[in-house]
Amino acid sequence: MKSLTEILANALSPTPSKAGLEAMSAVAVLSDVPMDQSLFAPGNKCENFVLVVEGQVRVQLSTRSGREMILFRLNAGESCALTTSCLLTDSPYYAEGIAETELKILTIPAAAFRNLLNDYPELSVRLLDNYARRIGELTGVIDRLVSRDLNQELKRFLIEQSDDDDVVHLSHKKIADELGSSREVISRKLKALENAGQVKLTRGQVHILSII
Amino acid sequence: MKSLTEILANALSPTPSKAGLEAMSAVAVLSDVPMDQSLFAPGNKCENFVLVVEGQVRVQLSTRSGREMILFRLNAGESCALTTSCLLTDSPYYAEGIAETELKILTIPAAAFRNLLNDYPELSVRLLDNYARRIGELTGVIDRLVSRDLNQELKRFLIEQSDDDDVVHLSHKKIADELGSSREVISRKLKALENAGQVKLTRGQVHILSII
DNA sequence: CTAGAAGTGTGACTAAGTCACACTTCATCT
DNA sequence: AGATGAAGTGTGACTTAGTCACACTTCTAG
Repeated sequence: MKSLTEILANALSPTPSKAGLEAMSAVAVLSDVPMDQSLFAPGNKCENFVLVVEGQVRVQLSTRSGREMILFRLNAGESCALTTSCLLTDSPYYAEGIAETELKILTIPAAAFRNLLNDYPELSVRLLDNYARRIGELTGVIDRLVSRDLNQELKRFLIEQSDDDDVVHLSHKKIADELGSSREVISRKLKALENAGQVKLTRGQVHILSII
Repeated sequence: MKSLTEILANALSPTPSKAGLEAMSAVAVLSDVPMDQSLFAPGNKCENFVLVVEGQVRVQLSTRSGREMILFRLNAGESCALTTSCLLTDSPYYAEGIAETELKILTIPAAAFRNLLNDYPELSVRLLDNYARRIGELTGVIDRLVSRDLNQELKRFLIEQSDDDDVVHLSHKKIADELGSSREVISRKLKALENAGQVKLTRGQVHILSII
């Protein structure tokens, strides 16, 4: 079993100073999270800095009507930009974070984290890099939303998600969530593709038949 | 006239180390930008870190059909998160930055900026704070886009923008841009409000008559 | 006083989201 | 095997927003 310091050194490259690393691991707590558990929800106060050590987290918004909009995903070694944002601006979460797999996460209490950043500014370089990527992703989401061609997006998504046998193993609802659309709309579009002979639909599966 | 170091110290609080400040001002260039000039456009490579010293910058996306979506605005003392993002991930701009007023800006060549961050990590703390805010703003934009109630947004916007005489001095097109909608849609909604007796429309102005 | 630019009005159409409800498939419990 | 509830799917009817096309109006500069 790796020590906290080792895990941190691994996750935070370029590696910060030894002193910073040790100060960090002194206040960090490693814990397990079961799949599908919510890590944070809109309105929650942000109590901890979170770093994903193992697994994947999905960060999403939802509308009253049950539509979901996925903002981005966090993978091993990544911290949640939203968490850091809420921490630093002291505002509540406005999105939801859900464990897509079992997780190992590392948490640092908000106050301790603020002190760390103060005392060891080099820690922020790594966060900055992470932010840079998220900003790009969020802008991409906005771009897709404002000039939406759902047919194109759907086709691209199906191809991207299809396995070696050209089958996509996702329910219409899941597909709708990934594209930020609604189940009915996706059902209709898929049905139209089926009628055009381009896909074959079975429960929980979309079989791609021809170039779509 | 203030020196570069003073301007920087002023813009970057909490102030970084003296050494960092001096290294920064050694490579920084101060320049003027006329109103309405584009600072960067989609596809451009990011050549410089940019800090707004005076004035305001509007950062927006546009669709083929001429619709605009404003992402956020930069004010004096703020650096452009998009610029830093593009710089750090070495990707082209995907949005446009436009001077909404005359500007004084401070630029640092990309390579020099990367070196600075490396050598003086404490500089990144201030950027981090800026990022944190942008992330919040971008998420807000997405939130508004996915659960859009344009009537509500329009009314809120009109009230917010009205002067002491309850008049909004903006063309329908400008209003549409602020709300990420299209001119025709806004024209129609305004006309509906006028028919309901809630506003009075004249060229370039919306006069709010009653509680809307 | 006139041409062009900027602003506005409106009909016709399309894409997407919402609401309501029926039907089908699957897992599992007894 | 049969019952039952949950998850997944199909579809009509409707609403909102965006797009396209084009006419009309107001303003401004020469």
